[in-house]
Amino acid sequence: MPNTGKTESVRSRPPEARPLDAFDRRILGELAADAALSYADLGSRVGLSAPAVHERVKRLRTTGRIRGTVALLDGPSTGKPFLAFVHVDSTGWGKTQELLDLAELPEVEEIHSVAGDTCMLLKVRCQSSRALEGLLARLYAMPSVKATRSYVVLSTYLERPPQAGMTETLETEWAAGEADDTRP
Amino acid sequence: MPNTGKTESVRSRPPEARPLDAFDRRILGELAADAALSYADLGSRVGLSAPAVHERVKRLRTTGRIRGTVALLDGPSTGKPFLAFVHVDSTGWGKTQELLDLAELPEVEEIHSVAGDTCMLLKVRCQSSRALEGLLARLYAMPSVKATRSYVVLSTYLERPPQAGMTETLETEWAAGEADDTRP
DNA sequence: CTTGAAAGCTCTGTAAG
DNA sequence: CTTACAGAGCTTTCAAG
Repeated sequence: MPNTGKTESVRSRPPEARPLDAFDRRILGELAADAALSYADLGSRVGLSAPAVHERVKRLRTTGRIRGTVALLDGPSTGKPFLAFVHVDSTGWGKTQELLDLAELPEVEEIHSVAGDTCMLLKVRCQSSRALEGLLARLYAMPSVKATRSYVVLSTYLERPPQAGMTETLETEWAAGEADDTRP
Repeated sequence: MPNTGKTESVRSRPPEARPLDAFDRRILGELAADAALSYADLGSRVGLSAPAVHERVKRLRTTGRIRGTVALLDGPSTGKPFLAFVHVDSTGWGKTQELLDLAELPEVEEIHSVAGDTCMLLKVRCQSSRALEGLLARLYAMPSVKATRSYVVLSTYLERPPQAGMTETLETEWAAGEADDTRP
């Protein structure tokens, strides 16, 4: 996790999006799994030298492919054992700004607009059901909010950041099983 | 993001869960926002010396509070622009093992069991709608799966890892506004 | 892209207050 | 907890092939 050296003046917006090759994808995959890797180790894993891999990682950062490196916190043990997904139905379509203001709350981790029988989808991690109640109160205070449906998480079996990789499991699987797909 | 020094043989399971104080919380908050911080910088931010903060971070790692440090990848630009939440209704309650096997797929990022009008909630990020089709096909191949509802994400306005911090915004807010809560 | 080498910063541990 | 010192390691950069 720690930093080293002195070149750390990156963190910009994507200047141009050049296509990434196989090396870049492998680098992204390794770094997405563990960012606390030395460039020497990373290079040996992807089959490149340390200077080369360093150059690529620097470019991946400046081009925005890598948005940052963060520490993964264990939710339950850090005082926020209460996880919930909240579906929000709202009237009108322009009053979403109010919802976006919820991003200020540290308890709100995700805000998406979705297609389906609801408009917005929120992911909230907080300390207690009382905090969720507070969020709902804030939601219903918005005139455009018509209804909400909350899905309180009972158990989390898997939760991980986006997996980078060349493994297109689902697409290939589906294509392969298309011929002999027999549903019981 | 690179590593340094030599002490990197951590990554165990929580031996004991000691309560974390204000310093620990501030450290977790900083590291959750940016894990590529030097211990010197981190110490100055939380008001501790470098050796002290290093000792605390090491303890937070071994106790499982910090599960790891990963690179945040920009989903859309890394070839997986298709994000969806899938609700799964299943009959019976013991056949969830089949669903847990989905964790093998890199496209599946989250698996929760929830309370509400559905049993399981999946978060899936893949390359195309075809890949989502593949997942649904695999779901419906399970005898216990009764129905699914998919919520395809149109726009993501916020998506970030768990925020550690002392800011209990929602609870305090709700408690404060309880007296003069007037809904329009 | 590679190897090799020099320089710099950080980490890591030890010691003492 | 703090400051201070010293050893080790990795990064970072430059050179040349």
